[in-house]
Amino acid sequence: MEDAWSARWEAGGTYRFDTSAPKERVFSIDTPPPTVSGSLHIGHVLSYTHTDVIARFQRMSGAEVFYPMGWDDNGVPTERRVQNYYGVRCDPSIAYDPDFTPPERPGKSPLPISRPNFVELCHRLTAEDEKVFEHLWRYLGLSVDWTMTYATIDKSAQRVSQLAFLRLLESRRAYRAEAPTLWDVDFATAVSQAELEDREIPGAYHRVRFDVTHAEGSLASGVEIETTRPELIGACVALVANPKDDRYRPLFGQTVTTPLFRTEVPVLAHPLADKDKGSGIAMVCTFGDVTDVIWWRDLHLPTRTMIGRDGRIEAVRWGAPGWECADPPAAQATHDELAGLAIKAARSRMVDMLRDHCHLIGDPRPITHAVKFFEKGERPLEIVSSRQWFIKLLDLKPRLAELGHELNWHPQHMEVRYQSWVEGLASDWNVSRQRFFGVPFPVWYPIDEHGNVDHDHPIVPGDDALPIDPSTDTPRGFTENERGIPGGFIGDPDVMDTWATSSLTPQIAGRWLDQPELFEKVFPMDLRPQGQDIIRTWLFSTIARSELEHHCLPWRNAAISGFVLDPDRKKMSKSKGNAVTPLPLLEAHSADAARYWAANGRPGVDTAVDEGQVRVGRRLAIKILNASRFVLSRIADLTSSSAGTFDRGLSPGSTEIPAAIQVTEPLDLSMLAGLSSAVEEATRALENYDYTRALEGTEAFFWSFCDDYLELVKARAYADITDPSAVSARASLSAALSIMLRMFAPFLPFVSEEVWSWWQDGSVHRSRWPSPDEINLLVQTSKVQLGTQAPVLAVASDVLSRVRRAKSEAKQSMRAPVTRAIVTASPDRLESLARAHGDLCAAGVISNLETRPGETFDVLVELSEPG
RNA sequence: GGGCGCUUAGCUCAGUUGGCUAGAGCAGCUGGCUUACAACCAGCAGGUCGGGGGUUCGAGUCCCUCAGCGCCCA
Repeated sequence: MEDAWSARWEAGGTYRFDTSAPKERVFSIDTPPPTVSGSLHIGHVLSYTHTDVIARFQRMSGAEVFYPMGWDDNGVPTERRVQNYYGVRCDPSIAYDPDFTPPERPGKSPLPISRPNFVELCHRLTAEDEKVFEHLWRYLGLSVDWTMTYATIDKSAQRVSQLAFLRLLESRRAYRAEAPTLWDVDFATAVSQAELEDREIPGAYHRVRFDVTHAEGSLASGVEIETTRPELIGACVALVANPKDDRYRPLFGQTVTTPLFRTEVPVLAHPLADKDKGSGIAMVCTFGDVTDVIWWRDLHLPTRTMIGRDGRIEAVRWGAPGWECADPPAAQATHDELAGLAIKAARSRMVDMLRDHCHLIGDPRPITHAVKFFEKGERPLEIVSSRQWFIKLLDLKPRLAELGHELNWHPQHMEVRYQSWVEGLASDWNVSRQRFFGVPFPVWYPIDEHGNVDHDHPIVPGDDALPIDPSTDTPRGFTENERGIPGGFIGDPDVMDTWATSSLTPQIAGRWLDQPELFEKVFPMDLRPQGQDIIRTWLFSTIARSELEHHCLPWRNAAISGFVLDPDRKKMSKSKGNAVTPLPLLEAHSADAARYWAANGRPGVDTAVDEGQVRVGRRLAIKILNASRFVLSRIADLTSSSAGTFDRGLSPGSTEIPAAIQVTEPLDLSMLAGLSSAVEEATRALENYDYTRALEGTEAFFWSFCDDYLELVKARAYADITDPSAVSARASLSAALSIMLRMFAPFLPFVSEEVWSWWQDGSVHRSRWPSPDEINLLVQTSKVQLGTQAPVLAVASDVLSRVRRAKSEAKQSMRAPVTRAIVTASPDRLESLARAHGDLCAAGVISNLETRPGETFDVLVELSEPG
């Protein structure tokens, strides 16, 4: 069923966005582009189904839905996958080989290849991965317009990213600066604040004594600090203590001398120094952690960096400017012991040397402390000084907070995550990455006649030349053979952070540059659906970019989905090996069944994979097929044209119900009254993005429709069409089926379309979402207030249920005749019951139904003797 | 350390501004081939609403407090 209907929807353009629709009717969705090189997992089914339900509801409600699909393929995950898959490694110094073919299988050591060859492999592999994702999306029945697909690395996305960047450069929002940079030594790239995570790891406090340079009077001759990073003593530029700390107050303004290196550094006061941490006085190094950066900046300290980008201690010349000390040869000798060593080795060598020179007090004291990691990394981040591109954001914090407040969050409480992130912003956004598969910065730098690169006067291309790759394209006024030589130019080697590109998905998907008239229609978008884990990255950066470029929110609503948990309610992840692959589950139980499970996961709530729920969904779908088959067999003698009038969305002209089709029976009116409330409730819920409530209400109504109404109406449904009560039954069944199919359509698109196709023209997914008006129109000829009939079905069902219980307890068939039933109930209820007398007797096979007014509801059932 | 969310039947969860005897599905148990459906139907049973305190005529719901779980931020 999935493949057949997917093909028909595609052929029929069912979900095609109509670009001629007026802006007021457009509902636009900023779809999360999945990382195609990541694994498919069941979480995708969960969150993408949620969005699709909303999209389908909006489409049926008359909106023209802009629902594109994107692929996020640039960045580290793809590079890693290509490296492992083909067994290659990118080496930018190698020249392009046009005849390159990757090895059949990865060799023992990675094969170095040129950057263009590497990028080609990235494209080749992501193209394969995209197919797998697209197949799943189509199988799942996402109502995406597949003509509106984009990839975050495609030419159009590059053009958007590069132009947006150039505009920021022009307005001085983007700047390039030599600054302390969070650095992952394994990935060999800068990392932004948003990509950090804290991890508790073991470390040790080393108590180290510094000498006071000019000890006099009552001042102690030495001061002891505690540090977890003794290997950085050479990079120490100051000691800091809290200004309120009386122990160290006398030292403020004095200088101390670092052990072994004998460098004179000041003792300063800063409120961030914690009296209770270690000895209460800390060593400031350039740079050991992010607090060092703050101290360095606030206290205007000099820079003495000694960790290289490879994570090893760099060689330095002690005694040279910036490296002054009391005894340069001795300092040099100490440093030479460390130079070239990796952090851990350097640390233990340093500890030995400190101990040898009696600067280490006691043994290192093991502790566990929080250390910053790149979220994808395996070793603690280092902070190196390097030249990077930044986007200035810190001055926008109040405005960004305000925008977050203007956004409608679903659920609302997710906003605090955004706000606390904005409040905590401590640095501008570092957007450059020293990687290969990403959008290049569209700038070159001139090289002066001495061969020095002039970073302060970048050369930029014209807007119409974009996208460009500065490593292969030549700036205007230069020729390619001037690349890299004095008097020539050099391209910026970096690529943009993946979030720097994906923060522009509204502009990319909406074709900001290629189709400005389309963009005008879809932007700002209506909905951003996304995971809670990327609020501080994707959601935040998209708002920031929209503010910088358009000075408004990029969307009106953000729907934040929860995590998917494994059946034991543990968070699902590849590394734990508990990830569930979606396709087999879908194939086993049907896409509708999987969607049913997904739609039962409420907005923002973590949801466990529950095969039982999937099976319930399958049962519901089958029930819909069966009940529809029954209804259609009963209404066959209504003319097909009359039946069609129940869907006014398909034939907008038919605002009148043919006189021949009249709903007159109280039971039918009562069922329609219930249906009317169900429609109202589902509509309200879906308008508020509460798809789960809408599904629950629809499902509950449908189930009681099957259990009670269908049984009660059966006799009249089989009666001859010449009887008005039989017409009433058929008209009601027909209307109810039409409406319920449309209510299920956003959730179970395949089964509802299948049934729809048996008796209606066109797609149910382009039909009109039902409204109470539709039901009012149907019953208006009966001249009865629907509300007054509401209790009839409820009372009849209650009595029928008691009759069934009696039969069940007597272990008799439901067809067993009831010789006499006596109902005790309030006069009101008895009055309602009287109006369903015939239906109830027929359904319960009751030959004699008596009623008695009374306080408490009761039904006395007399069965004939079995046998 | 600060914040957000959760805690209701064996399991998964509803329960709206406080208001009928706290609901549903699944699992369980007992029956039934009934002219849409045995891939089904009917019925039954199952709860001290995490603990404690308070407000109220009335608290699963509001307030305080404690505990456990999950997440976010530092």
